[in-house]
Amino acid sequence: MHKLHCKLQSLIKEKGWDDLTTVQKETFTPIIEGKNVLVVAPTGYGKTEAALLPIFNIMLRNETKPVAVLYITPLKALINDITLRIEWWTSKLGFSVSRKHGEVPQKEKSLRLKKVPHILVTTPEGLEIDLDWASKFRENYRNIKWIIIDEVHELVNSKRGAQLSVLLERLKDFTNYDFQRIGLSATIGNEQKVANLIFGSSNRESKIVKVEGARDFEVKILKVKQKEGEDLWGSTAKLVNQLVERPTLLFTNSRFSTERLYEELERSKLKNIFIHHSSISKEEKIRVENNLREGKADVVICTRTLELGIHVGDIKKVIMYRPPPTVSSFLQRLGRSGHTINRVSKGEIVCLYDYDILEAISLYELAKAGIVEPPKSMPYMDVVAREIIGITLQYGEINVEKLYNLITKSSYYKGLKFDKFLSLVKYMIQNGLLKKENYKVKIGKTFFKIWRFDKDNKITWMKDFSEFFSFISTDETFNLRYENKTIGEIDAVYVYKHLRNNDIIRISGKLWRIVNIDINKMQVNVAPATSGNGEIPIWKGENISKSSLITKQIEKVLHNIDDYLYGDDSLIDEESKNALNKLVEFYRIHQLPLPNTRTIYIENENDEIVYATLINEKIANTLSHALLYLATKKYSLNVSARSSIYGFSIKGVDKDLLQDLINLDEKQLKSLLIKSVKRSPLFFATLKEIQYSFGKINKVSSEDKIILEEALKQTVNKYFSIKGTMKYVKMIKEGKIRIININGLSPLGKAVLSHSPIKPWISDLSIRIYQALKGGAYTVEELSDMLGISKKTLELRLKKMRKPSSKYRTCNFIDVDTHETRWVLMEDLKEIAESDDYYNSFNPINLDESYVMVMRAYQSEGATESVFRVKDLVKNPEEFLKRIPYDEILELKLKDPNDSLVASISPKYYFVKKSIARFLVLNAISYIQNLKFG
DNA sequence: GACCTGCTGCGGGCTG
Repeated sequence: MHKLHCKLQSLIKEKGWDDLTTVQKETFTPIIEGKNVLVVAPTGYGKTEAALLPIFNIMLRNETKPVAVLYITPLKALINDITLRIEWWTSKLGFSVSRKHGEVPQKEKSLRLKKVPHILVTTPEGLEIDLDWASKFRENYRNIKWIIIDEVHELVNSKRGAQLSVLLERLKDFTNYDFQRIGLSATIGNEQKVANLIFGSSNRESKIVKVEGARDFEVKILKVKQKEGEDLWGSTAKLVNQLVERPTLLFTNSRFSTERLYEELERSKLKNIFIHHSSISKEEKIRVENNLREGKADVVICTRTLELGIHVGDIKKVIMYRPPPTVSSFLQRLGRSGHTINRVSKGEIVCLYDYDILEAISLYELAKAGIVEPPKSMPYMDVVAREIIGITLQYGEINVEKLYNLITKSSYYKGLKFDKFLSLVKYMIQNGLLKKENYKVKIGKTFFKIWRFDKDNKITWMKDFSEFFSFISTDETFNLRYENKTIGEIDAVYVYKHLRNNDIIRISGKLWRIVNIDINKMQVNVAPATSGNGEIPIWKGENISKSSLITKQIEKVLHNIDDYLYGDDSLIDEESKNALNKLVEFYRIHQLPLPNTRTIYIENENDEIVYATLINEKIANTLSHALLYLATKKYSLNVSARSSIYGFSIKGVDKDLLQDLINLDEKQLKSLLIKSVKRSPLFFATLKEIQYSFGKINKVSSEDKIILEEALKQTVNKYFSIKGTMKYVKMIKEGKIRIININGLSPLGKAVLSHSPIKPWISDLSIRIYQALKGGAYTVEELSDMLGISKKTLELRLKKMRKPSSKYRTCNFIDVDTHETRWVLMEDLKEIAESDDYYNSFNPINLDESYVMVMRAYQSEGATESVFRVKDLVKNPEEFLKRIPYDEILELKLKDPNDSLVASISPKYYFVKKSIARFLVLNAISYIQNLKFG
């Protein structure tokens, strides 16, 4: 080992450290030797110092010009934390450090120009700003010798990771120096891939330093026992109460559970309980963190916010309320306790349902075996587009080959073809985001249209200039409006997935009925409702997806279930054993194989067909969307579907639609899967998120191929699996996956039903009109307002929808009170006509009159006239029907041989179906009589 | 009952 500089040795003594940690020792030499190093170890193993000590060692022996070290970390809170930690060293070594993020006061930020720091701590976005925009400070970057990337596992899977990788290549080109790259990561699968992603085009030798430590932990899995007269929350709180050893971190998977558990625990004898999640104010979060560090907290109930980064002091125990969604998250949460290296992490998983126990055991086994989710990278094209802009901002003008060379140095974009890159640049020029001048590109006008410096009078699509530097999209929300007042906000994806007209929701204790959803104005109009079980739309539409490792592991756990039930290890408690015993018993009694990935159970419950099996969540999601697509296309719009790692389901059709999927050939299947993804709100949301990066301001049309293709790729990558689903269906076809019909509901089927259903979201105009009209009668003006579509377009479409060939047929009547034409769905006309709302429009005043009904047949030459008494029409509808010889009437109107006025004022109805003709005739009479006598 | 993350630089001119 290289010798530690004497100054560092004495500082280590001053710190009170006996020795360096294993990570610090193992990292020292490779860094001194100039290698790129990826350090993999749990939080709290001293990774920051592991990277910095050897760098200080070199800095002390050589003259170093600032900025020598760039320290990148994904969180502002971490920047603050780490800057203080580094300052302890630098102040004593004669170096300086400064930090830069959005909340650092302007005064502090501007200091770095006067006194350039040796070490700069910032975010990927901070580096983006400096390279693109900070023309003066940027010059100091030319001296950079080391880059440390902290929390690499957090970055690599996202657009931020792709962005950073391009930034590093830009920096390398700018400095003209192959600086040393050091990555610090929590436990992650496939370290080599992670290393490749961050080392990029560097020619240095590289080394991965991995410290196992994560495997020394104690885990106990417990199931909540629900006591009589107590709800699950109360029982959970009681159990948690028994488990707490101060200080305890109690992790949950939702902000809602955090609040709910707090409420329950507050009633217990526990004192000093705190809450920590993203909706808690910044000040409060800092207060909680301080209490935790100072040992003043008994329990902190938190979401993932406390999984990442910051130092929280000595934690005695970690309790996870319901299993976390990934092994990586499980390890991170667990690693929050027993920090000081030699102490073992202690954790407990509190389960609510039998499948929670299976997930918990699986997480434990995977973690013990050292199997963790691998990184997942993809070449996001919106990142490329923005980096092109960034580079152009940096240089003012630049030629396309140079741009291409810079970007494809990044490991994320190695495979990007020049053709594709060129068509992207052309498209950006076409949208005015770039302009071409003498074989070079410059910034175009559209850039300043989208990312604005002036903060006032912004149109909704305009963005603040600062947003240009970040790829974290703020969630879109719908305003909830009643009588021109905004009464709340709902996450857009939640609206797309779950809310439809006439649904009842509950906000701040009141019930509201959805009147309509205006996606152009991003408004949900509501009216007070008096009854119904309102759902509470508080959570974000995004769901946390479960690792596919868990699915496969559950299969293994079930295979060896007896070891868990009868073995003597103390992993799971008695209550859990009972629950698992019951689960297993169901299958044994019915002589069915235990749940596995090769058997699908088809089950039935309340008009819902459940396909229960152990399945990759993305495949389940793809299948459920495909079923929704088929169902809405062939049968009904009133359907919903669910998906999870326990299977999928469809409600509202009594056909086995999976069979329809299986019967398709490969090409048909693929095209159907793509169509169903494209119709999902997730695709829609992705489209909206990325379109501005390409300079597209208006609605994306079929000509914007680049955006459409990219949105599809990103949506699939995140939520679906086309290839996986193709393979899955093929396996069913080949009999490699068995299908078994069972009566009733299996435990697995119950698990499927415990996930909330999604409803189809339709962008097709006719279907949207259908959804808007459903249950009501509206004028073209009202509909135009509701849907944000021009009156002319709307009227044309409404007329077209009257025809028998239309799937969702409409018709119109005259509102006798206002003399306006109102449109309704043909299927709703009866109900509307019989309702009190339009009483005057369908109830003639004088029953003693007689009229002649004039009809022309649809699609034939026929025409008929028929005399009738109003009284007969009202009293004897059956008889009246017999007077209509056509199933479909092309034109329907009234006349009176004794009064020519009638023919001239009679409304005319087109494309009338026989079954509803009576109501329209009633409407015509009501209108005529209203004019005559009214 | 469904998570989390980030976000203008520079320098001129004014006030007390």
